[in-house]
Order: sequence, then structure tokens, then C-alpha cells
Amino acid sequence: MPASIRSLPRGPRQDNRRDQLLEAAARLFAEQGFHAASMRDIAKAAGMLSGSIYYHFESKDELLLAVCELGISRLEAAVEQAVASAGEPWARLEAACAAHMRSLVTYRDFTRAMIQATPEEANGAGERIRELRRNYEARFRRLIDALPLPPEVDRRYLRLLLFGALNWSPVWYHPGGDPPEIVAKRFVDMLRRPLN
Amino acid sequence: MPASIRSLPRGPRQDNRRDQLLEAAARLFAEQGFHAASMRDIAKAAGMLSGSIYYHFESKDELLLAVCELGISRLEAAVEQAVASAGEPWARLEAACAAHMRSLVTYRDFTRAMIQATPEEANGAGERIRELRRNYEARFRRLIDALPLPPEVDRRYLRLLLFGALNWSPVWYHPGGDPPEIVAKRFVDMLRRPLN
Amino acid sequence: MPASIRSLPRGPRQDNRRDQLLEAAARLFAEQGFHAASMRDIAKAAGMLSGSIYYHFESKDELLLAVCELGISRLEAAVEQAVASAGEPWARLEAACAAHMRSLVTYRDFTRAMIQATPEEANGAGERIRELRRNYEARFRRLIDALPLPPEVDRRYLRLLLFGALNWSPVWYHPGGDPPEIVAKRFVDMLRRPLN
Amino acid sequence: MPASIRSLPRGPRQDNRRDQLLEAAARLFAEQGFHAASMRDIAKAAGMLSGSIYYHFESKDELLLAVCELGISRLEAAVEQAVASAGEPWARLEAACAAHMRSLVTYRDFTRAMIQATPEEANGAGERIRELRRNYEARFRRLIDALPLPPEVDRRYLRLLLFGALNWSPVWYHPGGDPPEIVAKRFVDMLRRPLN
DNA sequence: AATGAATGAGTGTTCATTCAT
DNA sequence: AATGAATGAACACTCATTCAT
Repeated sequence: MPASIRSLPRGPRQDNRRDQLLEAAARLFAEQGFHAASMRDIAKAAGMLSGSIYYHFESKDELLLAVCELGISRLEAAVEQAVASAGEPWARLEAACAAHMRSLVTYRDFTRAMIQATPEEANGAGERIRELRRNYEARFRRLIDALPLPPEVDRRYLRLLLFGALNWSPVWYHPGGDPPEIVAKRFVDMLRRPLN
Repeated sequence: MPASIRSLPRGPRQDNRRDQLLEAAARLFAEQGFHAASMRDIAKAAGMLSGSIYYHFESKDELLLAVCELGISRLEAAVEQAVASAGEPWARLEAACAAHMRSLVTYRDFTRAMIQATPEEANGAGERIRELRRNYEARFRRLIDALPLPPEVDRRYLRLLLFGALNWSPVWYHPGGDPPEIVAKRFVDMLRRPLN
Repeated sequence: MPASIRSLPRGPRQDNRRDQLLEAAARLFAEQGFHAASMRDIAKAAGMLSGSIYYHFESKDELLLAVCELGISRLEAAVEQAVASAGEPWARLEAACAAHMRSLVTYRDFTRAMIQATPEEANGAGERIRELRRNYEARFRRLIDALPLPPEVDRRYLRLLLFGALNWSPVWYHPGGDPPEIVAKRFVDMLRRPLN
Repeated sequence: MPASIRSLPRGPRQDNRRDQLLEAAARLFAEQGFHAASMRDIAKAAGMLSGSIYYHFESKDELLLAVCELGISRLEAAVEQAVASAGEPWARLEAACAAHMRSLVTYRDFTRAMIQATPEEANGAGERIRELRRNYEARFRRLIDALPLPPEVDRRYLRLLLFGALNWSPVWYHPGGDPPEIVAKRFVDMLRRPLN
């Protein structure tokens, strides 16, 4: 099916104002938080006036939801691709973590916006945001379930430990340090090998 | 009454209106986020009118700062006490983590308020909040530095892994599950013992 | 196609998009009031987008004016026809009132829109709307002037009483009750015959 | 019971800002219609800023409701007093109509605001406004029911004729003409005495 | 120590309108 | 004849804050 048919009623290809808007919103949500970032500022950062946002998005909640959807879909795509090219379970987990961390850096605004936004803040869209997160988390659950582990290991706590640490990283990570792949490798290694 | 007392709204006696205010603010900040929680609602929850808050706190930023200060001081006290009664380094770390997690539950509103509030949101008080966090984090750094570890272990990543996972826990922890001490023990155990 | 036709959006042919628009506008003005009904909603109800209205009408004011013009012209046509087929003055007045009331029901949206819209609301078109109303009212004035009445009767108050009552009827009239012709007859009868 | 006790928490007696606000709102609602009158303009007309209205009224709907309540209560008080000092049924009806018309002039803004405001416009308060009107109308129903009339007269239509004409009067009445009491008397007379 | 009243900037959102296509 | 996209002013309403009492 040619791209020209797949394309939506909106413009032949680009629909680039909407993308600019998402980019600007992600940045301001990440920098200031959902409530503190005003629609006026977001519009200005995207080079339009505040009223124009509402042609593209029904409300601020929907704008946050769209940011989260795009952010998550990028995370998922990156993780999926990384996992596909890895072989055994530990390598697959490590590849997924590396892709996750790399995306946290590459799509910094989107991921920070997603992590910072308490779903409670986005009244109308809160539940859909929570669902996006759950779906993504499930990917990691499956990767951990596939690990060859002694029976006494609680896989749930392993996931919470690893996933929590990864998600907390935007708080301390800054671009000058080790590349994200190294961080991810260190985290996974520390769980594989005895510290004692 | 001497002026020296009148000028100290934070008197040594139990100034309980101020405490009610902190309690209410912590709850609403935790539930709704810093910006979404209004001074009016906080005041109402503490049984006063919004203007009256300003007798006790200079601004909303200062109120958040006070919530963070109290929250951190409780965390610190709990950790300090737990560490004092433990012997060897791993036991001391585990005790600290258990106390940290326990406090996250006991002082749920205060810790959630602290963790959720991006310091950027509190313009005037942001830097002081960041400092409080750094101080607290330093306590864990020292505990980890004291650990007898093979030289190739990167203690910084160990700290980031463990501390990140602990701080992420308010996202998933709910009171019905394992008690916080068990969670902490599992996390520390997973790092001590080989999974492989 | 000659310019003389292109330049006439209100062409003699059935320009049915314009009619749909009037129909939709009348309905929404009647249901929600002039200000509360938005151009977007009117356009949607007529199956177009808000910008497209402006091909047919210069402004919202002009749209209201057109609704009023059509509404009044229908009222006038109905009254004129009814009067033509009646003989003596009282019968002619009664026929006019019956036609007026019948039209209030038949063209419900148009008449409600006209009556509800304070001319003040339609800045640009207010005066022209007032003029339409005056012209229509004059028809009733002539019918009442033709009545054989004792000299002491104040015909102006008679007209205000009757016309006011008729115009107020959209407030209370609902289709399930007596047919409009009966209502009109009762009103006129009550003025002809002694109640005492 | 002394006035000082009857008085509410708000100020010893006057609460005059609220009254100013009602006065201003009534005027602007009457002149421009409910939707066209903006809170900013109402506030300015009352000598305050737009935000200050919300200390006194929860919303624009509630403000309209308060205007209607005050308007109706004045109408009711005037009618009640007039009726009390009249003797036989026709005189009582005429007194009520005179008081009604007199109030329409005296409290012009309030009554025009009430009559013009379609209850549908005030979403939240619409039903309560409708109820106020019904109650007031019931007063006239009782007065008409008390009239000594031949059995074939339909009292409902008599009421609709008279009440409709009275309520329509703000459309045409202007202060320079006959005093309201004369108008009311003429209307009632026209129904009592034969025109034929 | 607290209140009642007000402020004024700011919020998200809606609106009639425009215009290139 | 109509659309998609944008405009920018206006709207109802909220907010942190102030201050006389």
C-alpha cells in the first residue's frame, strides 16, 4: 500500500506543526512539570499562538497523553529492535536495558515528561497513561521471566529493583558521563555476579 | 511576652497549628502534586482560611520546603537509629534500607511529596530542597563506601542502583504487600548473592 | 456561467446549502440563544466546517438577520394568506392570530430564534431586525384599526395585549395541547365577549 | 430578635459589595443578555476586578440565579402587599397586575434580566430559575381562580393571555408613557368589559 | 492567630473570523 | 463551494498573595 494512500486527511506527509507541538510540549513538561508548563508557553515554543494548539489537541490532558504515547512508542520500538538482535536471555535483558537507557537520553524530554507526570495530574487521560506504562512494563516482565534463575529468586523483586533503578536514572544521569549502554551493563552485571 | 518569643513562629512548644498545616500540605502535595494542590485546599484541610497560612509560612515554596525538611529529618532520624543498632557493614546497609522503606510507608505523604516535587517547581526553595536530598544521599554513600567489596566493583553504580530502586518504590508499593523491611532485605540480598 | 449569477450567492435556484445553514442556525439559536450557539456547531449541524459559513454569510450577525428575515417572511406570508380568505374585521383578526400561532409552531425554530434574540445582541444587524419586527407588527395594527369598536376603546392597548400574549406563547406552548388555531380563537373571543 | 443577631457572618449590616454586584449584573444582563455580558464588565461596573466576584458568587450561573431570586422576591413582595389592601377578586387581580407592572419599571434591570434570560442559558442554575418563575406564576393562578366567572370561561387561557401580555411589556414599555398602573388597569378592563 | 475581602496576573479554553488552497 | 489551519482577543474562572482588622 503506497504511502500516499496510508496518509491521513491532514496534509500529504508532514503534519509537522503537530510534531513541533509535541516536541515543545515534551520539553516544557519535562523541564517544568505538567501543571507548571502553560499552554501559552508551549504554543510559543512551537511558534504558534495558544489558541492554535486546540486545532491539534482537544485539551492539555490529551496533549500530555500524546507526548506519553509517542515517548512510549519510541521506547518500545528501541527495546524491541535491541532484543531482536540479542541471543540468550541475559543478553536480551541487557540489550533491552541498554536500549531503554539510550532512549532515556535520546528522547530525554519525552521520557522525563512521562516519568515526571503523575497520571493523577492528567485527569482525563490519567488512566490511558497508566495503561501505556503497564504495557511497556510487561515487556520487561517477560524478559525477566525468561531468565534462567535458581528457583528461590523472586523475579518480581528483581524486576522492581532493576526497573526502578532505570527509571530513577533521569534524576541523576547527565550526558557527560558514561554512555547509557555502559550504565545498563553495569546494572545488569551487578545483579548477575556476586558482590560478595 | 518577650519579643524574642513572638518573633519565633516555630517555637519550641508544640505550635500545633503549624504541624496540622504541614500534615495537610504533605498530603495534598503527595496526592495532587505541588502545583495542583492549592493553598485554599491546604488551608481548608487544616481547618483555616487560605490567608492564614501566611502567618506560618512566607509562601507556597517555603511550605514545600518545610514539608521536605520535616520529611527528610524523619528519614534521617529513622536511618540513623537503625544504623546505630546494626553491626557489620552489610547489616548496617540493610538496616538503613529497611528504615528508609519503612519511613516511606509511615510518613507516606511527606516522602511522596518530596519525591514527586521536582525542585524546579519550587522556584524560591528549589536549591535548598536539592541540598536536603544530597545530604541524605550522602548517608547512603558512606554506608556503601564502608562495604567490603572486591576492588573492581563500582560503588557509585551500586549506590545508584539501590537508591534508585528504593526511591522508585512509592510508585508500586502498596500497604497490603510484603512489609517494607522484607522488600529492603530482598533488594540488598539480590545484590549480595549471585543470581547466576 | 455569467458573472451576474456567480455574484449572487442567494440565487433563484435552490441554493440548498444556504437553506440547510439557515435551518441549522435557526435551530441552534432557538435552543441555546444567539451567543451560546457557536458558528462551529451551526456549521457541523449543516454538515460543513465553520470557515465555510463565510462563503454564504458575512458574519454571525448577518446569519441571525437572515434567520429573522426568513422567519418574518414566513409569518407574513401565512398571515397575508389567512387574512385574504376571511371576511369581516373580527374574522380577519382571528384568522391572522391563528396563522401567527400556527406559524409559531410550524416554524418553531425560526420564530423562537427571532423572539429570543435581543436585537442588542446582534450588533451589526440589530436595527434591521428591529425594523422587520416593526413592519410585521404594523400588519396587526391595521387589522385592529379596522375593528368596529366603541370609541372609548384604546386600540393601542388592545394590540399590545393581544400581540404580547401571542408572542409570549412560545414560552408555554407545547405541541401536545390545543392546536394553535384554538388558542388564537380563545384569545380573541376573550376580548370580544364580556367576562362579567 | 435584634438585627445585630439576625445578621450573618458577613459584615455587621451592609454586605454592600454583594449588592453592588447584583445591581451591576442585573443591569448588564438586562442590557446585553446573559452570555453577552462578561464577568469582567460586571465587575468593572461594580467597581472591582473580575476575580473578586468569585468571593461572593461561585459562578456566573449562580450570579444570574441570585439576580433572579432578588428580582422575583421584589415582585412577590410588591404583589403580596398590593393584593392585601384590595377587596374583591377583580380588584385584587388588578392590584396585582398594577404592582407587577410597577415593579417591572421600578426594578427594570432585574425583571428584564429575568425575563430575557432563557433558563437554558444558565446551565447550572436553569432549573432553579424555572422554579422561581413557576412559584410566582402560581400567585396569579390563584388570583384568577378566585374570579367570579361564567363556567364556560377557560381560566387557564385567561391567565396566559393576561400574564403573557404583562411579561411582554418590557419589550415596548418606556417610562415616558402612561404609568404602569394605568396600563395594568386598561388590560384588566379590556378583559372585564365587552368590546363588542 | 486568624479572618474576610480583595487583587491582578495567569489558567485552560472557546470563539468568530481569515485566508491560501 | 468548501477546507484545513491558524489567529488573537475574549471568556469564565483560579491562584498565590496581601492587608486591615
